[in-house]
Amino acid sequence: MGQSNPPFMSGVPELLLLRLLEQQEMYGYELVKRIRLVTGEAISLGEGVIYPVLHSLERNGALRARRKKVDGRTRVYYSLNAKGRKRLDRLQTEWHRIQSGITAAFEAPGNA
Amino acid sequence: MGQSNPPFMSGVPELLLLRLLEQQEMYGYELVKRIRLVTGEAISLGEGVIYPVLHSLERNGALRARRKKVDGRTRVYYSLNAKGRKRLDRLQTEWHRIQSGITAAFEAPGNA
DNA sequence: ACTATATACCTAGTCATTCAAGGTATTGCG
DNA sequence: CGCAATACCTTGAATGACTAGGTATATAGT
Repeated sequence: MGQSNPPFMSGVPELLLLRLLEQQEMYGYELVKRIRLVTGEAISLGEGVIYPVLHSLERNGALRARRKKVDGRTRVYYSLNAKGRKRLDRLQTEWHRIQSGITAAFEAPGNA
Repeated sequence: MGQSNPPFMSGVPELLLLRLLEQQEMYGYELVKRIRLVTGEAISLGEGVIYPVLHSLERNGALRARRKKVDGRTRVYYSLNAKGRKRLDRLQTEWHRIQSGITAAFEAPGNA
């Protein structure tokens, strides 16, 4: 039967990831903690969310992965490439649309 | 095993419904079209989303349902009661938390 | 009279996203 | 040595949202 479009509010984890990686390259475990920090605990995405998204973005060619060894620990650093930057743009626009849509709903008077 | 918390971004359809019903009583089919209208097409929830949410909110005691006959057509009008108003408050607060969390992430400088 | 469109309700089945909960391995601390 | 933190990962279940149907009445066109 019909396949589903992605749920209308999904892609926020992706948005957050891409946004942070746009600023500087980071590794997965770092992103998990950084998201909690940056959002003031409002959003807390576990490793079970972050890693799969990271992998799918890499497979998709939006991210570049680089293994680095630091203090005997292996980290996988991710950074945006052109495709990722485009994807970030698209998701950001979409987010604004949704956000202002909801805001509008909350400011709607008796309506027309 | 562990039961899951609801996904962190869910409850937006509910939020929209409750908000609109707070302003005036409406029926399902109306809500479908009203949401599209009010959000400027940004959000479009089908009947397959609206009706189940409406039913679950009613079962939960957040909404009151009233059958009315208009022009030979039967409509089910829903309105908020005390429990629904409380639920609206909670969802609204939660939404603001998430929204400003994401905004914060986008204004985060090089970070701390 | 027939047909199509709009209104108005509803549900079943499928899919994607998210979640909790594990598993592996290394480092550093008490 | 044991425990917590770091750092990677995956599996399986729960949940929500989507498509796609189905029923029935009214209205407008042909």
